[in-house]
Amino acid sequence: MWKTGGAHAAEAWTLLLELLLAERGRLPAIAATLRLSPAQCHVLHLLEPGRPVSMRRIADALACDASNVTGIVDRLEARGLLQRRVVAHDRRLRVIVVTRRGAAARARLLARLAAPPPPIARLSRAEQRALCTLLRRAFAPT
Amino acid sequence: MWKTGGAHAAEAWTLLLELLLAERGRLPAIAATLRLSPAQCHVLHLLEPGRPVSMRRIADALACDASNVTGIVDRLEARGLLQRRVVAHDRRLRVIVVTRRGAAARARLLARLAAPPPPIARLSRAEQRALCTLLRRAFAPT
DNA sequence: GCACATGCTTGAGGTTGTCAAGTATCGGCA
DNA sequence: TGCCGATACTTGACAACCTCAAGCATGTGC
Repeated sequence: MWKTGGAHAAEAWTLLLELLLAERGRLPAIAATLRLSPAQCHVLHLLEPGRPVSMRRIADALACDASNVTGIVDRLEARGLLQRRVVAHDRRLRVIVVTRRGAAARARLLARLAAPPPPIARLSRAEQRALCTLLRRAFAPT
Repeated sequence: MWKTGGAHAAEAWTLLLELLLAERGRLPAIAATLRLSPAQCHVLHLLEPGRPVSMRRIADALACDASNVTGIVDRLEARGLLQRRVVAHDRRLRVIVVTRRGAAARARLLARLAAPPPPIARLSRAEQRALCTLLRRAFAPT
């Protein structure tokens, strides 16, 4: 006990893990309503409209092999949700951009993901605000 | 805005989702050190030693089809980490219990999962304690 | 006893994930 | 200039996960 982050850090993270595992089924379920797979949703989530991203960066974000991204992008491109493009300064790169249809699908996806699960929704308004503040601090660069 | 849980609930959940997606690679990585897959880890996580669980309940917890559980349990059983058993009162059921080896693997798994990711570890001790309190409240039955 | 529901398994088919190998391009260096 | 190693992506082989439909064994209600 009382190691790196202290016992409270470990307990907080463990509770968050429980939340994650309990909500594990939500992403596939939401994905299914959009006829997407979880991985495809993750890629779409990354692709802010108008902000091209290389496949290398996508593979890093998904924490998986680059060869994997090829297939996922293949299927999304076949459905007209995104496009591969080449950039002049480095012809090895394939840069990915969402199409208009892709952006619409992404917006629907984000809207459905935003609905908080019961444990969060159950908190009082003040507690929710406190949780927000804490999480913003956790992500702040310092 | 200001719908079901309030705007703060949605923002808090969105921040948590970011954390989840960012930490998405951790479970596979930890799983790999134990030569397990993420789904196998999830099953092991459920199986408190001495507490048999039916495959039906496992499928519900994983939010997936029952036929899926058959394969996952097959592989874990083949490695001696758990056992199928039948119970007298309902011979349709297959009840799963971890073996001694399975319990040891589970303990290692839980220990590695407990290490909090950077955003949580970065919080001050007081903030971590506050986060803990909030999350405990979120999971409390009311 | 019969119809129906439930728990599990099997098989087909698609997606995700790994690894190894191959192609194209870039950058540095003689 | 020309070569060499690194980098970005693709392809192919294979394992795991996941869903659906079908089938078998067992329980439950009429």
